[in-house]
Amino acid sequence: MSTVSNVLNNPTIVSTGTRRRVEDAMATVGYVRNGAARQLRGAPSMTAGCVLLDSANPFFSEVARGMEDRLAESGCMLVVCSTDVRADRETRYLNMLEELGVRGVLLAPVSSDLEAAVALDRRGTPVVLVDHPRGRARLCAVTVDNARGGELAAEHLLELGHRRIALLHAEVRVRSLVDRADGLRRGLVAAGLDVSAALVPVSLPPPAGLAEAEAAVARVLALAPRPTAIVCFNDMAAVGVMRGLRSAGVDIPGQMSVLGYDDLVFAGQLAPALTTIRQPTRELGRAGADLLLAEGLPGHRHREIRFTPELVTRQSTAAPPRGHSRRTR
Amino acid sequence: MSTVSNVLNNPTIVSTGTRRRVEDAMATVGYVRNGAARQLRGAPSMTAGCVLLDSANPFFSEVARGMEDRLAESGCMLVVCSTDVRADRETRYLNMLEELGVRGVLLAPVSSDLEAAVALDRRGTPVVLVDHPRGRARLCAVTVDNARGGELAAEHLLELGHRRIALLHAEVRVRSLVDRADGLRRGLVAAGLDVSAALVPVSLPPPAGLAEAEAAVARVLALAPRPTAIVCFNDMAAVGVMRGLRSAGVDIPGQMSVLGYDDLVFAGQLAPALTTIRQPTRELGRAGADLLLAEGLPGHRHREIRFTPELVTRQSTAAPPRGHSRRTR
DNA sequence: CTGTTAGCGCATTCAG
DNA sequence: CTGAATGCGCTAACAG
Repeated sequence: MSTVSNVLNNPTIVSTGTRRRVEDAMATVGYVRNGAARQLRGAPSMTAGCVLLDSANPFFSEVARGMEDRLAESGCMLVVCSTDVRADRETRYLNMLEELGVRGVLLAPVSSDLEAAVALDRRGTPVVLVDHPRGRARLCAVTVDNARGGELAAEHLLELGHRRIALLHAEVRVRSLVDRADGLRRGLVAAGLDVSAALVPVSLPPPAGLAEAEAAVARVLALAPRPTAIVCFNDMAAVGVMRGLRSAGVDIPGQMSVLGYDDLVFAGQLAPALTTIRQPTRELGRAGADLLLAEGLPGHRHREIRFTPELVTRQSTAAPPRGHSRRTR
Repeated sequence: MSTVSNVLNNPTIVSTGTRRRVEDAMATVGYVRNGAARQLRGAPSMTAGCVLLDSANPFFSEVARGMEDRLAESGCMLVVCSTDVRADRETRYLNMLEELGVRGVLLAPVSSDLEAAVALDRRGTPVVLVDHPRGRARLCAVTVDNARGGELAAEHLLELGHRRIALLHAEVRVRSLVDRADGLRRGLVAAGLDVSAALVPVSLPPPAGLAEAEAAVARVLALAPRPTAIVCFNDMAAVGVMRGLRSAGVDIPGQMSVLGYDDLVFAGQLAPALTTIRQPTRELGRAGADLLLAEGLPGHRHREIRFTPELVTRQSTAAPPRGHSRRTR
C-alpha cells in the first residue's frame, strides 16, 4: 500500500520497475484516487471557491475565467457561486465552501461588512477580496481604482460640457459602485460644481440588470431639468439604457450622452459605439487566484494589488445639446 | 456523538430541547461540518462539475448560470472548467472531477468521441451531455436542434436572395457546429442550389474567437466571386466580423449581410442590430442540471431534452447588392 | 523496497 | 436519548 502511495505522491523514491508495475495495475483496474480521503488525511484541496455578484455578467465571467486559468496551472479547479448581491446568499455560499474544504475563497462582497469573511479566514479558509479594498481587514485583495474610474467619467463629461448628469446606481452597498460614485462626485466638486444640482442619482431595483436599466430611462427623461448624460455602473446597464433611449426616440449622443463601465468585448461594436471605462478583467481574476494560492506558503503576508482603470472614448458621448450648458472649451 | 449527527441529518427524531442545546454548542464552538469526511462516509457530494468550451464566452457563462441556479436549489455548487476545445484539457478535467467525487459532470464535449465520458459514467460519475445529442451513448443529454438552426439561417438568407454564402467555422469537431453546417447545407440543397458553389467554408484558427473572426474577413473579401453574406457560428464571431467589415469599409447589410448565432443580450444593440439565431441558454443549463440531479434516483432512465432555436431578424441581413443574385421575391 | 498500523471526521449500528 | 465501536480510503511513520 505504501509503495502505491509513493508512486502517486513521491514517484522518485520508487524504482522504475516497481513504478511501472504499479502504474500498469492501476490502469487495468481503473484505479481513481479518492479526493475526499486525501483531503481528510490533510492533503491540500483541489478546489478554490469564488463568490461573485453574478457569474453570467460578462465582467464577472471574464474575471472567473482568469481565476480558473491560474488555478489550473496549480492543478486546482474553481467553484463558482453567484450571490445576485444578496447577503444571505453570500453567507450561505461561504458556509458551503467552508464545509467543502476549499483551498480558499475569492470573494466579491455584496457590502463592506466583511465580518464573516474575516472570521472564515481566521478559521483557516483563506479569503481574497475581489474588487474590494482590504481596508482594515487582514486579508489579501485585488482591486481596481474605482474612485479614479468615477473621476475619469466626471472629467470626460465635464470636458464635453455636461453640467447635469444622471447617475444610474444599483446596490449602493457594493463597494466598487460606491467608490465610483464618490469619485464621480469628487470630480464634479473639483470642477467647482454644486453636486446636488449637477448629479441626479437614479436608483435601480434589484436585480439591477439590463431590463431595470432600460425601464429607468423613462424616469431620467422625466426629470426637470433633464440631464444631458447618463452614467451607468456597467456596460450591460448601458445597453439597457441605449435600448430605452432608442425606443423613446432620444438620439445618442445628440440629445443624451451615455457612459458605460467595464469595456466589455462588444462595447466598441454597439450603436453607437460605447464610451466606457476599461478595467483589466481577466488579469484581475488571475491576480486574485495568484494571491489565493500564495496563502499558506511560508512567509506569506497579506497584500493588495490595485489595477488602474482607463477611459475609452467612443461615440456614445458628445457635447450636450445647445442651450443645455455652457461649453467649457 | 450520534445525537449531534442526528441533529444535523435527522433533526426530527431529536427532542427540541436537546436539539437547541446542540445547536447552541455548535454556534459557540464554531463547528463546521467536514464535507470530505461526510463524502468519504458515502454522503452525496455537494458539487457537480461542468466542462465547457469556454466559460468566458457569454453563451456558456449563461448556460453555467442556469446550471448553478438549479444546483443551488438542491444545495449543490458548480465547478466550472473550460477546455478551449482541447481534448487533452477535457480529459484532464474529467479525471480531476472524478477524483473530486462530484455528483456528476455536465459535459459540452470537444468532439463526438465520447468514449471517456461513457466510461466515466459507467464508473459511477453520471455524465450529462450539453449541446450534444446522446446518439448511441447511454447518457442523458440536453441539446438545441442545431441542424434546424442551420436551416433557419439558410432559409432566411435564401429568401433575401443570397446565392453565395461564406460560412465561418471554427473547430469542425464540435458537434453543435457540425450540425449547424449540415443544416445550412441541407437548406441550400432543399432550394435546389449547388452547395459547392453556394457555400464557401472559411476556417478560423484556434482559439477561433473574436480576433480570429475579424482577421478572417479579409479572406472572405478576397474570394472571387465574393460572397454576399457571412454566417457566423456565434455572436462573438459576428462582432469580430462586423469590426473587420467596418474597418474594410464594407457596409452592413448593404454590401454584406452578417448572421450571428446565440442572440446574446447585446445582439440587438449592435451597429447594425444583429440578425441571429436565438437559443435558450439559461434554460439549457438548468435542464442539464435537472437531469444530472435526477441521475441515481430510483427508476431513473436516460433522457434527451431538445430545445428549438429561433430566427431573430434584425438589421444586419438584407438583400444582396444588385447584380449579385437573382431575387426570388 | 514492502508490509503493518494508526487516525483524519463522520455516520451508523448496537447497547444501554 | 446517549455512549462506544466500526470503517469509509488514504498517508505517514515505522519495522522488517
